[in-house]
Amino acid sequence: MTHKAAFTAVKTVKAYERVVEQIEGAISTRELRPGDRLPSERELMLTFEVSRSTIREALRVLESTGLVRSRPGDPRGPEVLQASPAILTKTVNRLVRLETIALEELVEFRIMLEGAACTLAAQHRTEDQLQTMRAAVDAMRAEVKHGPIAFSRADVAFHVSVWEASHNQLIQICGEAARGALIDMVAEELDRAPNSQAKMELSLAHDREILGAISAGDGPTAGRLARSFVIEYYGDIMSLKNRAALGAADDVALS
Amino acid sequence: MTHKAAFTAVKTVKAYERVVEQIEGAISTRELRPGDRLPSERELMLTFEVSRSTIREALRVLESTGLVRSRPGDPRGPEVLQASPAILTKTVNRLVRLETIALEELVEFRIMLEGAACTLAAQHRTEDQLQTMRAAVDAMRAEVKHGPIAFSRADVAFHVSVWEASHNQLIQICGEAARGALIDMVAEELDRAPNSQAKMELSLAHDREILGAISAGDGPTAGRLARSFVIEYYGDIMSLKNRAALGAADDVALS
DNA sequence: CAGAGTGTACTGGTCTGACCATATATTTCA
DNA sequence: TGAAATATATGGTCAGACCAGTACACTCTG
Repeated sequence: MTHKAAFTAVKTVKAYERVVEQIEGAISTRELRPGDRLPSERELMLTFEVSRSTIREALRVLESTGLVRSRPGDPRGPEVLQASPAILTKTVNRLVRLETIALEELVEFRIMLEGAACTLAAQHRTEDQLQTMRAAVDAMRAEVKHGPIAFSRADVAFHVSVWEASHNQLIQICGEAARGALIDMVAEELDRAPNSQAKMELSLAHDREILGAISAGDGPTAGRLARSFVIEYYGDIMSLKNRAALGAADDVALS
Repeated sequence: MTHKAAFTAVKTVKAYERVVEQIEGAISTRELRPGDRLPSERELMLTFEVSRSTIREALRVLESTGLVRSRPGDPRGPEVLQASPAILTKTVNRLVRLETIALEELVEFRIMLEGAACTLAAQHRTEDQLQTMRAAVDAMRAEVKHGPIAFSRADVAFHVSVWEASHNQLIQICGEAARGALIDMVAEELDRAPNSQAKMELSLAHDREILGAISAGDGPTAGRLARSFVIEYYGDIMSLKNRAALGAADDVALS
């Protein structure tokens, strides 16, 4: 070797990727803001000096990441969108469903998220959100007489209001994904042993307890209650071994 | 109106979207598994009866979501990929950068995941995994003298081994995503105040403590230690207000 | 002058067909 | 048997074309 220049690995960068990078960069530096319009595809191919196919492929990946939206016929060009966690939801959902995940892992994940959400909700909830949660619990009580399906819908609404009150979108998104996947996995078990009157009353009482702790601003208690209730709820349909492990974890192990 | 047929909203579905749906569906039903090869673009245009541009646009969005990868010249066709947290990291990253998700949310998320991972690792670790973790800590000690970059690489390796020992893929994936996004966000702050010798020694001591608790099977302690160390680590670069809130949460609130 | 209807120019979606560099598989050769 | 040359199909890119639809300006009408 006659020189010591610091060579670096070379990777072929595809044309459409460089287009994506530039537009994505302009968006992340606020050069392009939500509501702004991109030039039309035919203009873009002139400024980037590539063919329209390349421009289109770039726009497709930008669109799939939720950064822009193209509508046919709109003379104003593709629109720059407001960033939204919706795309994250989709990704997390796919991940949860795609990965081969044991039921117990999913339950652990859910326990952890539910606990954290309740803890944070106790710390961060606003008065308005407290009202919403109270209303959700009242709705649950009203739905007890309308059967398990209506009741569990109201139950979900309560949990969603708690997640919102946690002011943590990541926990909210992952929590919803975990809940959805979990319900899919245990749907048959739930069908076989649907929520009885007694079970509904129990859930209601539990949620009331949680609400009390959140209302009092007692995060640790809210979290502990939430975890133990989730464990109790899914305990029936998990193997005895897992029941034991998670049960022991109830008050301390997952703290 | 002469009939009451239940009409439903009609949306034009673009051709490439239907291609995406079908391939995505095949992947999510395990009909296509990681490592499998898709037919070549020219074959796909025959089976879907669309043009190659349409196929390519579909492949671009599948590629941008991390489901497949196309390599030029490979006669075996596009490869179906294993789901990875990388895409999650990127998405979270962008959302934080665009201020759709607050940095403190990300830190809270990380705290929760790290704590849960350590707690579960203490319960579920095998002897082999314990060995791996011990080796990782030893490697950290050895890397102290090789500077911050080498050290933090070893630090990451230790955390990865803990995540693996938790036997929970969801926590592992989300943990990696959160860590990756967080590091990207605070990279500049870290550059400004790189890990000093003292800081490295401190991290090493912390990880040793955690390893001790995991080794002893003491989940609660492992979790509590992990949470407080993460808080300590990121406390400097967070606002005072958040520091206070999370600091108070240290031993109890996030439990 | 205001509002309803009409045109029209340009947009995005799709298609066809072509060229290139490259990764793999096959064949050839030593 | 092993290495080198070749063949082949692949993905990346390009050019040019057509169509259905939207937004906007322009009518025409009252």
